[in-house]
Amino acid sequence: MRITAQEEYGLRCLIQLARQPDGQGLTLKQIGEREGISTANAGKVLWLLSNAGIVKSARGIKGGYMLARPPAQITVSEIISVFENADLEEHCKNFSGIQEVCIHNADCGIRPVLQILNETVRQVLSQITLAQLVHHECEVSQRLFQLQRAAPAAAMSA
Amino acid sequence: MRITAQEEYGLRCLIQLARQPDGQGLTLKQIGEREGISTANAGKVLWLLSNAGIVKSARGIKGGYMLARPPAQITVSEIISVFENADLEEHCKNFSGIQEVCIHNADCGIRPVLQILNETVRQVLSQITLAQLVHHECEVSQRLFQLQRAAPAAAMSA
DNA sequence: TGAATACTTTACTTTTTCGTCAACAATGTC
DNA sequence: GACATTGTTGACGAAAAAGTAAAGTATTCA
Repeated sequence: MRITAQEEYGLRCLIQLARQPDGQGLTLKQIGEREGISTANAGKVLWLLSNAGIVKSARGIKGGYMLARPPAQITVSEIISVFENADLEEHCKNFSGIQEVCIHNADCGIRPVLQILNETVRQVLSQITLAQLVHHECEVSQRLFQLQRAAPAAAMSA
Repeated sequence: MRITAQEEYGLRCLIQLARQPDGQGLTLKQIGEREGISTANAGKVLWLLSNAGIVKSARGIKGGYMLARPPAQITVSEIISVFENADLEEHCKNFSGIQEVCIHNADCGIRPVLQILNETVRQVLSQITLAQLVHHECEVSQRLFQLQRAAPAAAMSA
């Protein structure tokens, strides 16, 4: 169970944008510098986020990237899902081993586990917005703990 | 956010072992056949599980693998952790971009998110044992849903 | 209108992960 | 004790992910 590089960098770039004063954006170069990644790589990540409608871009000399919505309206769940292949069928196509299709295609004891896992993760991350992540670590930590305690993840109730 | 190949295959191989009658094991060849993966690959996975003390192995002509404990005493959480690098510091070492160390090493808004995520996932998966996964998919699904509803993941209470 | 800036898009290179192979070591059987 | 069987281990090759490069397109400003 791991976070991919794109997910990590995507989240970080968005936090940078969320820290900007209202109406001000950042260029790829600036984002790259602030996150310690190359401009090219930042470009790739932001392009995906742009396609997903999470950021909007402007070309030209006054161009750059801005959040498409206020940070409080962008959830971490939404961000992560931009980069992932959340489809369960897709999962079963991989992991087919040396067979053409997964040997458990018809009846799989693991699929329910993955379902619960996906639901749980989605549920937890959908409660966390970008706005909550722009502060210092200790503060973010405190707030998230509170959030988590107030609304425990009853993932499967949906 | 993804499950790695080793985690998937590890889980599947263990379910096969859990389905065996008490006291009977399976050889690598048998496990590979039943899971549609190569013997070599099964060998690698089972070796890791053996190191972790989840299965025990026997060489020679009567050899093979067996669960080291009853299936009801082996949690999915424990299995997954065999294959993953659950350390948060390790996470920060990767994702350092073009820098030597991550630019947010001292103060990172993402770390709390990962903490909560890890805790939650661990908590959910620690409630699921191998014994619950040996049945048919629909049955497994039903039981896990019940479990989840009965004990929602109040992950951060620990 | 032309030059500078900055995003866009595709192709390529590098790195990491995954899977395989082959030689080795241990166990049981005849 | 020789042989067949089975797990162990490390090295290698293939596949996927990550990151880079470069050519292209849109925008602004002089």
